[in-house]
Amino acid sequence: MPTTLATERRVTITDIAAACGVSRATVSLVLRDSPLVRDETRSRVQAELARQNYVYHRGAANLRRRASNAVALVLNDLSNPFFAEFAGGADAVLAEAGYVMLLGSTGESPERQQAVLASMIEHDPAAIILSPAEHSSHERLRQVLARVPTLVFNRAIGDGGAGHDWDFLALDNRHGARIATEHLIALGHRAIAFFGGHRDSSSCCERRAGYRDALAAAGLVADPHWLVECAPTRLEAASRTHALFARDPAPTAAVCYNDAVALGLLAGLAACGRRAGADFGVVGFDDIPEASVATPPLTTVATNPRERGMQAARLVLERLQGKGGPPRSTVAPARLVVRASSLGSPGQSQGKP
Amino acid sequence: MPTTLATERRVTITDIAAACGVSRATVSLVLRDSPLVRDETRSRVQAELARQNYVYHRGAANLRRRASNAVALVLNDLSNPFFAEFAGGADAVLAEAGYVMLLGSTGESPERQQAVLASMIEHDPAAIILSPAEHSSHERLRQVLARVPTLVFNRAIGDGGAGHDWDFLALDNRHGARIATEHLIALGHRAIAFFGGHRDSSSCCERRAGYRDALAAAGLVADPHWLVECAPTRLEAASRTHALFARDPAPTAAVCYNDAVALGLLAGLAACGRRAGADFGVVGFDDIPEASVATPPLTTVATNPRERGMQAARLVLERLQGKGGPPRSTVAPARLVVRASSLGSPGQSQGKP
DNA sequence: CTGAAAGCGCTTACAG
DNA sequence: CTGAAAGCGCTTACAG
Repeated sequence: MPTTLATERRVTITDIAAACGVSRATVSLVLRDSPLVRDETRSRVQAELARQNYVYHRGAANLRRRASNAVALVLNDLSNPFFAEFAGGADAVLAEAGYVMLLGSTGESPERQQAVLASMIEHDPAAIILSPAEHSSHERLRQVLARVPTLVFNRAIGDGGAGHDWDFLALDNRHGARIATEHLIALGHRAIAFFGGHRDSSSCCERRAGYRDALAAAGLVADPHWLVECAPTRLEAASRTHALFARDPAPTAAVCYNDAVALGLLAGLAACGRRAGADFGVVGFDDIPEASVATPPLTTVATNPRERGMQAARLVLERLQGKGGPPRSTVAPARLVVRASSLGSPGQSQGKP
Repeated sequence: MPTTLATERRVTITDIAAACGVSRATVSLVLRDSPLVRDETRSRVQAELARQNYVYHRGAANLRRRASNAVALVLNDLSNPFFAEFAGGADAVLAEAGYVMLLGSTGESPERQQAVLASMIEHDPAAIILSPAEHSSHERLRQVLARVPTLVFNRAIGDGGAGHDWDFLALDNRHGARIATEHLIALGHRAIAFFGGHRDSSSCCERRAGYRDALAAAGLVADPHWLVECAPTRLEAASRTHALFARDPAPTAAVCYNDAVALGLLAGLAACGRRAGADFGVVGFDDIPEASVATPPLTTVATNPRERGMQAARLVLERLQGKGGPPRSTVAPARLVVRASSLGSPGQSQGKP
C-alpha cells in the first residue's frame, strides 16, 4: 500500500477562508490569536483548520513580516562530544523559546566555514552562534556575517579579537589551566609540562598563560622543553608522549590542552611502562564523558558544554530582544574535577631538578 | 564602537536591477546562472551583486518555486554520542548535496516529539529523518507527518511497524546480538544473560531475539532470570548489576542492550569485586567512543553511527529525486569488535549448570 | 468585528 | 536577449 507523498496541493489560508466564507485576513487573525475576531467566527475557522489539517507556512509569514525564528549553529565537529553537548544545550533553550535550529559543521576548515555560513545566511537566520574554525579570517567572516547578529563561542577570531564585532562567549581557559596546574603543584609536583594543542590557537595560548601564572605564583619556572605541541587528538597525543621524556629534567606531571590529549597521554604512558596517577600526574580539560571511565579516571577541568550551549542560546535571545548595544564578552567559569589520574607522587620519578 | 546590527534595509534584486538598469527578471536569471543572459549584462549584474554584498533570500525563492532545500533531523538526544555521530554523518551528506539541516531533539518524549515535528514542519522541510521516541503513537505521527517524506531510523514505530507508511533504516539488531552471543558461546560460556533495555522497545526485542537465536543454535536455553531489564543508562545498569547474581544458576557472561549499559555493568562488577573479562564476560552494543577506553576495553557490536547518518541522508536524497514508489526498509549491517571485556573464562565462576 | 488591497523577495511563463 | 505581469502564502494598515 504505497504511501501518499507530498504530491497534493498544499492547504492554505485561502482554502480555509473559502470554506468558512470569511476573508483570508480573518483566518490570519485567528491563526495569530488576535482578539479582534468574534468568538463564533474564531471557532468556525479553527474547526476548519483542524478539519483540513492546515499547516502554517512560517516561511511565508516570516517573509511578509521580515522576521525569522531560526537560529543557526555552526560548529567545528559534531562528533566531538564537547560540541554535541553544546548543541544539545543550545537546542533545548532555543526550542523552548520557539526557535528552530539550523545546524552546520565546518570540520575545522575556514573554507568550509565560509561556505556553510553563506548557505546558512541565505536562510535568513535571526542570529548565528559560531564556534569558529582555527585560522578563521576576521575579514572574510565580517563579510559574510554582516547584518546577522552573531555570537562567537569558544575562541576569539583570528587576529586576536581586539575590536570584536560580535558577542563572545569564552571559556575561562586561563583560570581553568591555572587551577589545574595549582592542583599538581599542591600534590608536590615541581616539574610540570603543558602537553598538546597548537600555540597559535587562542585557547591553547590562554591555557598556557594560566599554566605559567600558576608556576610563577609558586616561584617555579617552566623548562621550554616541557611545552610540547601536538594536534588535539588522542592518537597524536599518544604518539607524542615520548617527547615529554626526551630530555632531562623530565617532567613528573602534565597539564593537558584537553581531554582528548590527556586520554592519548594516558595510553602513551601505559605503552612506555609508566603508570598514570602513580608515576606521572595528568590533568585534562573539558570533562568529556570518557574522562570518568578512563584508566585511571581522568582529573580534568569541567567546562560543562551543555551549560555553555544553554548560556550561548540565552545570550543570543537577549541580543534579539534588546537589539543594539555594543558587543559583549562573557566568560564562563571552569571547575576542577579531581580523579585518580593526578594522584601521582612526584618523588618516584627522576624529574626533580 | 557599537556594531551595526540587522537594522538596515535588505539588499534585494530590485536594488540590483535598478542599479544596473535592467529588470528584476534579468537579475534573477543571472542568479540562477541562466544561459539566456548576454555575457556583458551578466558581468555587470554580477559586479553589482558583489558590490552591494547581495544575499540571496532562499526562503522567498523557495516560496515562489514551491521547493525546499532543508531536511529536518529529529533525534532523541544529541548528548548521546551515538546520535551525535549520526547527525554529523547526515549533515556531511546533506551539506554536500546543498541542503541545510534543521535539528531538533525530543528527549525521548512523545509529547515533545509531536511539538518538535510540528514546529519543524511549519518550516517546510523537503524531508524528515526521525529517530522516534519510545512509545511514539503511529496515529499521531501519521497526522503530523502527512505530506512530508519521512525516513524513520533506528526503531520501528509503536505498533510494530507493519504497514509502515515511511521509509525505514534499521540497525541489524537481531544479527548483531546473535554474533555477540555466539562469540561468548565460542569462549566457553553456557550461562549467558541479556542485560538491560526495556522489553517493550523494538530494538530490545530484536536484540533479545538474536540472543535467543544464538542460544538455540547452540542447544542452550536461557534461564528467565538471565533476562534483566533496566533503563539504558550507565547509572541504572551499575545499580542493577546485583540482579544478575541474585539466583543460581548465575550467568558467567552477559550480552548487554547497549554500550551505556555495558559500561555501567563494568562498574557494577568492579564494585562487587568481580573482574570483567576475567571472572565475567561482557559484550556491548554500539561501539561508542568510550568503549575502547573503558576498563577493560569493551567488546561490542559496531553500528557505525556516522555511516548510518550518511546512509540515512542518502536514502532521503534518493527519495527526493525519485519521488513515488512504496516505502522501503533498509537494514544496516553490524560487526563484532573484540576487546578485553569478553575474554573471561567461564570455568572460574560458579555459574555452570 | 471583517474585508479589500498592497506587499515581503523571489521566479516563471509569456511577449517582444 | 530582456521586460511586464502574475503569483508563491502570508500579514498589516486602512476603511467600513
